[in-house]
Amino acid sequence: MMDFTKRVRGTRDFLPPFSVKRAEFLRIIEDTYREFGFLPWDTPALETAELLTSKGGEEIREELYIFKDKAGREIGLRFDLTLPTARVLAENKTMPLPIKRYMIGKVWRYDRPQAGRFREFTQADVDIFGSDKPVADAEVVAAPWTALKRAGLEGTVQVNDRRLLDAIADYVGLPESRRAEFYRAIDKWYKVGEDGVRKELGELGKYLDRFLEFNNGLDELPEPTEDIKKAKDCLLKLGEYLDDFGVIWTFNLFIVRGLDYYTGPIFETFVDRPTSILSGGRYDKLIGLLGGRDIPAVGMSIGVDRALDLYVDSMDLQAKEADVYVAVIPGYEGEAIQISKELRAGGKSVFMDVTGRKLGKQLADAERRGIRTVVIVGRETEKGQVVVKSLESGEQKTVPIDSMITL
RNA sequence: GUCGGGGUAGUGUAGCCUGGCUAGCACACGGGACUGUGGAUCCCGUAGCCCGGGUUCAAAUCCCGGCCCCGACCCCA
Repeated sequence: MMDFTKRVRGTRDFLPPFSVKRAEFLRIIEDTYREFGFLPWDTPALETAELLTSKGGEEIREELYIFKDKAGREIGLRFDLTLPTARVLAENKTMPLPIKRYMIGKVWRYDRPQAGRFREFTQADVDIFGSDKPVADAEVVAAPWTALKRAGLEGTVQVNDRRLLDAIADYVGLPESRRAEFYRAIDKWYKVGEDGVRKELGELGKYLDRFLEFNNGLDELPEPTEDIKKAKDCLLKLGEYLDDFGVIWTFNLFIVRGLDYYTGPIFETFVDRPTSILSGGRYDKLIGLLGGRDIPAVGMSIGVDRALDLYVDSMDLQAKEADVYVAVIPGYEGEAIQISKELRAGGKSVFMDVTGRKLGKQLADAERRGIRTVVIVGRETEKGQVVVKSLESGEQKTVPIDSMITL
């Protein structure tokens, strides 16, 4: 016997009431992005394996969904929204700059699933193309940060800069060949603390000591070299703008992020757990590497499913299925349709009963769905009236159809 | 890729160590008591031992193998 109820590993079904909250969250994000002047883009879920593997080594294939199509072409599912977008910009060489775009979509990674980590998940990106100014960095942080705040999640953005890391690495003599290893280790600071990082670093710990000389806050950061001073000034400027936007942020020398894209400021956002729900950075070289013009770019991405997985209970999201429940007495279906139509025209979302079950069942159904206002459509319609009942107070009155919208 | 913990109705669980009633309970779901008034109560109903093999008179229970889930590490563009 086949089991047709199996799901693909690491994927999820979204059902009410969770799916209602999820939709609400996505709506808040999208509205906020639009308010900041970002425009919607969409690109295919499928991309060529060539593109997907263009950054990072062969081992990156282990993290991807890649397969051959019927013609033998190697294709795969996108693992983020940045690379496909960069592909579009590399391909369309005359798009008017700057571009502020957002994209909300599913991405896939062949990771081992665990808490806050899935094989199919949703990201909500904003990116600005065509500006290398700190004000662009700040805005691209502010839009998603504000969206999270509106959803009830006030995070702290940890800010760092790749150029600062590299400038300090140059200054303290950290060999190029050991940098990836070193950065990967210090990136875990937030999670495992200094002791954990030191343990992983081993003999590289001596460089950590040198890095710690630069860890006394951004204002007091020493400037022994010109590169360090430049990176610092850039971060100070960025910080000012973040303050102007009202973003809560802090400088953190031990934020690194992935090693393949980023060339400037980098961001991770935490609420009260060591798992980032909003991250990104500046990647000025990517589009050029894909064959386009060199276009400066900076982007951020909300980990939508991760944020919901970790925080849905403390978020400020509506779970109500509709504004009004239309209960229908058998025989009055036509009237109920008309009345539902009017309610919708008045801006209400309407759940109309379609089962013809008895009234008691319909009221219980409304209750269960979290809908607190019921319009009962029955014999009163013959006098142009309906019964409007509040499930909250239990009160009800018979009113003319025209005036029901105000209730 | 490495390591741990688990799989009993839709969900959560009891039973397992110490094999043996018809596998119990709660919630949820459907129907009824109540033929036009919800949340309470009562009654009825649907529905389960992950798969395969072994031991035994007898396996949810013990043994072996497999599959799957959860979590941690690695990695996370």
